[in-house]
Amino acid sequence: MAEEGRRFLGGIRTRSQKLDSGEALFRAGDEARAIFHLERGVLRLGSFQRAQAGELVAEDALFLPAYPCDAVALSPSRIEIFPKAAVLLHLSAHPQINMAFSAYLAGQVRALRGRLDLMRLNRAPDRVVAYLTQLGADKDTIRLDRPLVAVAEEIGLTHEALYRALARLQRDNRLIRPGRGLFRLL
Amino acid sequence: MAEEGRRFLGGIRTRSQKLDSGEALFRAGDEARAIFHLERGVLRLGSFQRAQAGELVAEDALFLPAYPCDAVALSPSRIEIFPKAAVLLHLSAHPQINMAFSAYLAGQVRALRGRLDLMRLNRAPDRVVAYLTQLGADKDTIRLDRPLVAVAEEIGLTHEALYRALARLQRDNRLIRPGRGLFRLL
DNA sequence: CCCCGATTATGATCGCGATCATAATTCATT
DNA sequence: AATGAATTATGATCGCGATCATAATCGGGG
Repeated sequence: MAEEGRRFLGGIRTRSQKLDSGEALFRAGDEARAIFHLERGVLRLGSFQRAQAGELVAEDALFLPAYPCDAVALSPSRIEIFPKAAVLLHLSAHPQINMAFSAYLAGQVRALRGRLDLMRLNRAPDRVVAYLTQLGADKDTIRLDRPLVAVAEEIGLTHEALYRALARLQRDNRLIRPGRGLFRLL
Repeated sequence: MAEEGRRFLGGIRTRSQKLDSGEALFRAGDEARAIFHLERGVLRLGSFQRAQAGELVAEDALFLPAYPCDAVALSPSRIEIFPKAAVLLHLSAHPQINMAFSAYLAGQVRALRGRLDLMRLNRAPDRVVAYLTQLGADKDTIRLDRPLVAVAEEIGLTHEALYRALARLQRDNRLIRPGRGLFRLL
């Protein structure tokens, strides 16, 4: 969902780092000196939050003195390190980039609110329809690049429940699957 | 969750408007000319998103030409109107306010991610503990000002399920309720 | 081409949250 | 103080998603 965050940080000198599974990127209370772009892998933030590959990690630490929670790799991961001071300097020196950063964050807020409301739907078919609607918007046919197991994880269902929901939606003539990874709502 | 958004918009001339239940604030595709602060009531955004009193509404429309979805009042509501041009001018004229706006949005993202991960917990007691942990952080005793029915709604449970989860947590000696609206995790 | 893991299923059972019913307590309003 | 609404419960039943088991198909690497 947050794959685009990195482009606002274009001109900044970075270095990369690898994390083994279980290794900590930072701990709660550590002085916040950098934000991160998760290139590969999965992190656990705090006790149950998770960050996926492609996401910007700890962007709120830009505005905090210390990291508010632990960040631990759940799988072998690679991160790009953006020193906080450089990022803040970069943003304040370039108002239009700061504005773009705000725009990025506003988009994140919007997407997350949508995802949150999705999770309030208890019945699996409803949730699937809402998810496809969010993705598809106006388009009639929706293409999913990710495997369905990943989608299931994303919307808080087991993959079994997702398969069954898709099967049921097709039985009820509410969904057509024209091909692999293709979905059309009716 | 978003009660603080308004303070970044201090110096801007606004007007207020009342909405009857069912009345539209804007429709998808309408030119985005303003963002809003929901003072009272509840709005429905799109097909299932909801905005609560105190939230900033359509802040992402600052960076979009048109509103991406409908906004309809679900109950009699009052909104404060912030003209988009004035807000953008205000932000670009005051870099430190733009930075504060980014900080606000980053905090929103963080809170929403936390809430989202909360919703992945299927068992009600787990979700309740996670919710209290999020609120309480370090404090030992957590005070909830809202009624429990509102909390239940917030975390995607029925109030019955919430009451039962609280009762069970107390039975299992994982929670103490020292008084009305007070909770202490063990 | 073959093999093996990942993906895509489907079936059976179980647990738990949703739902409906009922009631005690608290709170607001007159 | 009285009264009605909202809040805080608790019980019974039901439906559906989670879990565990099993299998077909796809896809990539040797």
